[in-house]
Amino acid sequence: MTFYKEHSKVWVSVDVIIFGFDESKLKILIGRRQMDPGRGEWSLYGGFVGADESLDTATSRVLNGLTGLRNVYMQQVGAFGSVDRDPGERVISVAYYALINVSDYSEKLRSEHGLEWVDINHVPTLYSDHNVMVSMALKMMRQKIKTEPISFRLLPQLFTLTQLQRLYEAVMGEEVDKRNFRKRIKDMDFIEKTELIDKKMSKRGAALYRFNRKMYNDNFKL
Amino acid sequence: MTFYKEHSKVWVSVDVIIFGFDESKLKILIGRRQMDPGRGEWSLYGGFVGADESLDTATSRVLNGLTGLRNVYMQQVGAFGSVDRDPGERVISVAYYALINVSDYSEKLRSEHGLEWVDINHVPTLYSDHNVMVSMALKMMRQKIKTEPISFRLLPQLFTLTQLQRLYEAVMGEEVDKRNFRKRIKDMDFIEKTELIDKKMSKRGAALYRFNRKMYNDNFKL
DNA sequence: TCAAAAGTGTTAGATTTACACCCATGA
DNA sequence: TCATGGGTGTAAATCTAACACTTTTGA
Repeated sequence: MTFYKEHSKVWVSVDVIIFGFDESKLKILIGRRQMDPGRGEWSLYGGFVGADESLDTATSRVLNGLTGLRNVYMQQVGAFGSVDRDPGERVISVAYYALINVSDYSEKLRSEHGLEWVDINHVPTLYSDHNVMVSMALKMMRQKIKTEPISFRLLPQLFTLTQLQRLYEAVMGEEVDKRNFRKRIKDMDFIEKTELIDKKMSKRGAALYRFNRKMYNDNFKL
Repeated sequence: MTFYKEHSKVWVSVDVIIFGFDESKLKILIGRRQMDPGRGEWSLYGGFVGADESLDTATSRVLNGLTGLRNVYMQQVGAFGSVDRDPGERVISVAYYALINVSDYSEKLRSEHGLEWVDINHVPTLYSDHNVMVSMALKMMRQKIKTEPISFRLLPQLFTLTQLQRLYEAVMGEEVDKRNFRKRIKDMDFIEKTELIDKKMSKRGAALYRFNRKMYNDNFKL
């Protein structure tokens, strides 16, 4: 295939914005860069794309190595290709965001990798163009959450309506009216009330809800 | 930089979905592939990303080579990286869409490159994953046109409200009510009526409008 | 004179927003 | 008993959608 040979190859990496939700706050996982250039700077977690893996596969691999989780929800944010975005070599990077349930993620693994959860509203300066990736990811997630039930990726299987509302508010960055919010949820038949009561957050107790994926797929997915 | 060296490099290309609007139809530019593999198949136009150019620069270069135009409106669609998406070698491609005013594009250049305008609703089977790129591009453009004034990239500087409506309908793939549409346009102060009358389309003549970019940037852009 | 496209308002329905009080319980 | 979070409905305002006739003029 001599045609291809005339052109130059580049390194391609993936960088992942891992979102989690905890105590009413939307957070992302970042760590101190372990390698030069930029050693010690805050950075997204990433990895190079191997010759025999797709971009999605590479991202899954990176996520799995980091969290031990599989089938994590993820969406591509876009490709970042400024010539000098990486101070070392020419590297084109494809950003993804991923949503995980914080309690599925072992604290042990987190600290082994030297990762920290930081509030999306207080992300420090990150390596290279990673701050741009983060803000694009957030923008896309906001868009997505309006039309698809992705909240459930960030919550435990059972959750209260208050938790769901706090999550929505954290993603959108604005408060919403409790009654209007609950009215909207009532119209979504794929969010099911269970008989269970959560007593952790209040003395009275709050009904626990669950996302019925099958109902959603059968009746609501377009 | 030994660190990078452990990993493999890949070819990266850009592929462009060039949208144009003509005779009430939204179209894209495609051509017969001139090279193996896939010689003769319908394909998007693209090019490899050079060592010293960003993804945006590469796309601009490709667009300029094809149309002679500069400062063309373009947006990234995303990165496509299946291992076997290109039957020849491993190539990761970043898709962009671009909007051009058909009358700015010389027929001569078009035919020299062997390109054809095809109706977005009748795109033939394209090389590799190009059909997926096209449908993602359309989806993104639909989203964009709702919140940003990109229609003007597809229209001549002066246009009638009927043209603007036909364009909107072609992009959205559905008809809209004429009176409601015109009501909405009236609220957009950056779409200015001129004193000029177009007589090409009707005996009575239709008022020509113009997009006031400065007004938009100053007062409407967020 | 008539065909063809331009232009123009009103009303009903749907959606969205604002808003305040009682309930249950554990400490 | 009281502080805390859970739970509930209504009315006004805004936005969206439906709808039909008159105007101009070149052929």
